[in-house]
Amino acid sequence: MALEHAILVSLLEKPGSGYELARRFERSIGYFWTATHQQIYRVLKRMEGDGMLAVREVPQQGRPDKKEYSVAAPGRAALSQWLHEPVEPESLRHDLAVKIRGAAFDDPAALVREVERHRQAHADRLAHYLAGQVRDFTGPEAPAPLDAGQELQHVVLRGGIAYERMTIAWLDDVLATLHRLAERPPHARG
Amino acid sequence: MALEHAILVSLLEKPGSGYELARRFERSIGYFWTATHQQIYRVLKRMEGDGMLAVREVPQQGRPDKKEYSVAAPGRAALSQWLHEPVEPESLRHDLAVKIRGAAFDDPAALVREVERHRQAHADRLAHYLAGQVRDFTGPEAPAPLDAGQELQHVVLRGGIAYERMTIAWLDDVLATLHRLAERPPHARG
DNA sequence: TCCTCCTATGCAACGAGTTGCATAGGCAAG
DNA sequence: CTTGCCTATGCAACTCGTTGCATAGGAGGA
Repeated sequence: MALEHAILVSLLEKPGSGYELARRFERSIGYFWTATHQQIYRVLKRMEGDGMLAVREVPQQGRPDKKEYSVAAPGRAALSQWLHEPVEPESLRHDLAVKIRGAAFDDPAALVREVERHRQAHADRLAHYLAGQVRDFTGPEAPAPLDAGQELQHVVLRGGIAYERMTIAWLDDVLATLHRLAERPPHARG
Repeated sequence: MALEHAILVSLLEKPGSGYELARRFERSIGYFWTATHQQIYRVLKRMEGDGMLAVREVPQQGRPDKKEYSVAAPGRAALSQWLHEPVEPESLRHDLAVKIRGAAFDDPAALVREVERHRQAHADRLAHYLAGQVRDFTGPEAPAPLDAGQELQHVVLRGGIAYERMTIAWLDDVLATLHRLAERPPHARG
């Protein structure tokens, strides 16, 4: 399971509380692995019990105290072992593709709005990634030269950017197809 | 949950047994939604109990009898309703990206083989999709003109093709980055 | 003959992921 | 002063997904 490993990587990059991890999983790490706070708290507790993580109670002012987690030696070893094992190339899980095929048994034109909504969401994500790229890697505020960790974070971000661009282009293809089908004379429809 | 809906779409395209569905989920529908036979049998049973599907025992010769499922009226209504509801744009779940970021705390060069393996898997899938595209949609054996259902299947397949091409290009980027890091003098490493 | 693979269906156990809810102090807007 | 949002942690119930195993007849090769 990769949630444990994603947490190890994130805590090696910077120790933090369950709450902070949950926020990182809404951006950064979350670009390619999502998790809710409930899931994170549960796994943190288990990993602490397994000795993979160390905890430190941090009192705070004006806000609740937090438990700051960091990676212990066994956690680092577990991550290292996983890095040296092969993982399966993952498959897509794409609701929208199911809907598109399902539209053949319903009204294809009714999908246009839904597809446009998805296109907008992906365009927003792309803009967000591009801003992050300038801020952290290519802009004047970015460190230069980048260290190995930053180079690796950058190449992952480039993957996210490529994914969003590809998806937007495909959704345009989908929209063009839906419009073409809508303009067909009824006798030519499936 | 989209497995139910993927099953409805697949059974509308063509009725079949749990076993046949499982095979379709290894290709076709499975390009963008995966499921094992255990999962499929369990969901088929539940959907039958809910009245979404009709079953017919089909005796066979030289092989075990099968239960052929087809979509009943309530199933069709449930699919239609889902098609008219918005779904969330999905997020990626990418083990390999977690590994790449984790490599900063291990040996980046050790990842090269793993990335090459993934590249090969994606190249194989791409070749498979392209062959299917020629066979079913663009080649001399393909029906012409395509009906609406086939047009929609084709645009979904084009999405799969675009995804694999993008992924291969990104993995080449990853490999180039890993090689660049390996050639750095040690003092410049993170 | 034995071994393996293919069709075909299924149970049991577990781990992963989602949804809803609860607590509790501080802060800011109306 | 109440309403709602932010930080911070967590439980409970449920569904989804994976893994291992079981059954059983037929086909084909060593």
